[in-house]
Amino acid sequence: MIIEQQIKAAITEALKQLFSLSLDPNDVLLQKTKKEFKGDFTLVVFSFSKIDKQSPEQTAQKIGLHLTQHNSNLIKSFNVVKGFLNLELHDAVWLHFFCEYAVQPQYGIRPVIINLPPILVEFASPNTNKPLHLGHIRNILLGYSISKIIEANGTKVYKVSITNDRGIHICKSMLAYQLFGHGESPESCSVKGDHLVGKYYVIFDKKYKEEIAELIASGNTKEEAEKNAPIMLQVQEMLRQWEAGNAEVIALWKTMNSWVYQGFDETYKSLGVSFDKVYYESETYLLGKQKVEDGLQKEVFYKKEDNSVWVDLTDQGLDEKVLMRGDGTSLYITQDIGTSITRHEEFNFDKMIYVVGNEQDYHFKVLFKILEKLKFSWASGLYHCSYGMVELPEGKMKSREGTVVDADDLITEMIQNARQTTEELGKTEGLTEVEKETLYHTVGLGALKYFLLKVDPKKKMLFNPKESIDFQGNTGPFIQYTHARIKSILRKSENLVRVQKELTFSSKEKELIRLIYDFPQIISDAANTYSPAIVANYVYELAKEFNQFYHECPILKETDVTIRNFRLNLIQVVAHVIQTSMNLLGAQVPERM
RNA sequence: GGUUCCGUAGCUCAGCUGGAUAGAGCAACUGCCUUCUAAGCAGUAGGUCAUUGGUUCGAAUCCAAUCGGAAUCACCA
Repeated sequence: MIIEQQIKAAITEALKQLFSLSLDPNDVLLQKTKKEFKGDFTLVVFSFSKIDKQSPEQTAQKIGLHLTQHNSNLIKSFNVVKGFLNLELHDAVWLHFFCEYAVQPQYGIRPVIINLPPILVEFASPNTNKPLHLGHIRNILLGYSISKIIEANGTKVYKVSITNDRGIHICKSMLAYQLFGHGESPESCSVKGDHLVGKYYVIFDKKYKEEIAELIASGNTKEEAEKNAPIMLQVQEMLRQWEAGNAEVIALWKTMNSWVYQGFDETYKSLGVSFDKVYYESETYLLGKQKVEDGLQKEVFYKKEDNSVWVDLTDQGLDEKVLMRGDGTSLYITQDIGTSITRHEEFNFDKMIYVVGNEQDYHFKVLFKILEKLKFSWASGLYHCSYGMVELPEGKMKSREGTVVDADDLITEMIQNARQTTEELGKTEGLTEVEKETLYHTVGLGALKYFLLKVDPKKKMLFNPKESIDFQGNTGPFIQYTHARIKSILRKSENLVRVQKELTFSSKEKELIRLIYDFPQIISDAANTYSPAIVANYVYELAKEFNQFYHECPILKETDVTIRNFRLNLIQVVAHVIQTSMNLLGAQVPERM
């Protein structure tokens, strides 16, 4: 940023003097010079050559000459290829940047401005009737990483989640447990709580299907069978009992939910994520209903003959949407209205970002329009961060059909793979048992997190369970390994001395500094586009560049003390940027591996 | 059917606010460990950027149409 601003200012001045063109320096389009060409930054001059009424080459020559003459302390030389003016800076310019900015302990991270309203990021948002799967992992890692990135960009973030802990789907597990559970518990059968509850959700579905088949066999139509299956009638009755506050049902609900929460907490812990506040649908849905009633009073909404409440969004290019059933019970969207209002009251946020899959694009469009219609000024600060589904080779994951990749299983497998690879490579020497376990966890989870975060969130992604996630190439462990390599060198080196002397760079050193220079911009781009993938691709690039440098340039063996000292300083900054980037992805980096 | 999103190497993905010869990784093949960690580095091979047209000095990138795929349009969540 710093360097580009200087160049842009110089270019603006040159354009003014040469062509009497007054331009805001921020409007100057300056790009990094591609590797194949000589130079640091490139100005594309086609648009100026039109004003100049000369060929692009001639115009570029003219600007280049002017720039070098008037900014000899900044620009060393220039060259022209077609309409591209490549500017080469003095090494001293880069060295100055390095010594003044890059070596700072908080390089790239903007301090959080405390007085500004915060941003809320909602993610995870599970149902309490089944364990988490790979889709949730993508959601959770995205949400967590986006939170970190936004905060690194200078705004306070609160991570929040909504737990969908009520409704007919929750009752299904409860009923099946009541009927077939024989009082077993996570402790009695040594099963993680969320998996135990999930088991009964599956049992319900199986039983339900059996009953439907029986009813159809005895002459009912499919619709009749689905409606009148005894277990379905029972579960509907249970939901009514729940809403009526039946003590026995509530007690069972609380017990089973607490099992699930324990299970979720374990999974969150393995993933290394946490929340500032968790909301429960059972606590917010009533407020939602109340707000719908309010909207009805204000005639923002209307009632149909059957008493159901609707909103008309046809003027917005959307449809009519039902907000409350005829019997006064609430729907998914009712709860979301209530939750958003509660959150604004509590946090007075400036923006709230919902990290939710793209299958709910329509839902959020509708939700935001409704809140606008209710005249909440903060509604304009709501944003749906819509991400693509994780698909398996055979298509979408479906809980009921058992085609899901279980979160806990996958985490365990990743750690196991990390263990196996580490042992095969013989890298466990000198580590205590605890250090080994920590390393396997760091590497396994690093691979998983990087794998899921390196792709553009908006795009759907493919996961093939038969192919394990790589530890080589463009992967988390590759980046972690690069970090460990640097740390190993630094451990063996003498104490670092601040770089003072002037020196000239090798091309690899220069390339590393240029990449380090990009870091703050990367964070700000990632924050503005809600895309951890930008950080992931950047840190891969940096690690790759370091490894090339490592093979070309000796560090500890460099005999020139000035150069050795500079290289040590350089790789320390590289290690720090790698660590900071990986932390923004929610991943750790080991000291050795 | 309406709306939205997607289509880049055998596979998984970058690049997309228009810029130079379209990049990585995996898989395949070839080299490099008595030298700072080979989870690495160097190299070979692999492309009609879905198709057609338009805008432009310049299009993978913008626009239109077509083909192919996905999501959604529930008194489910």
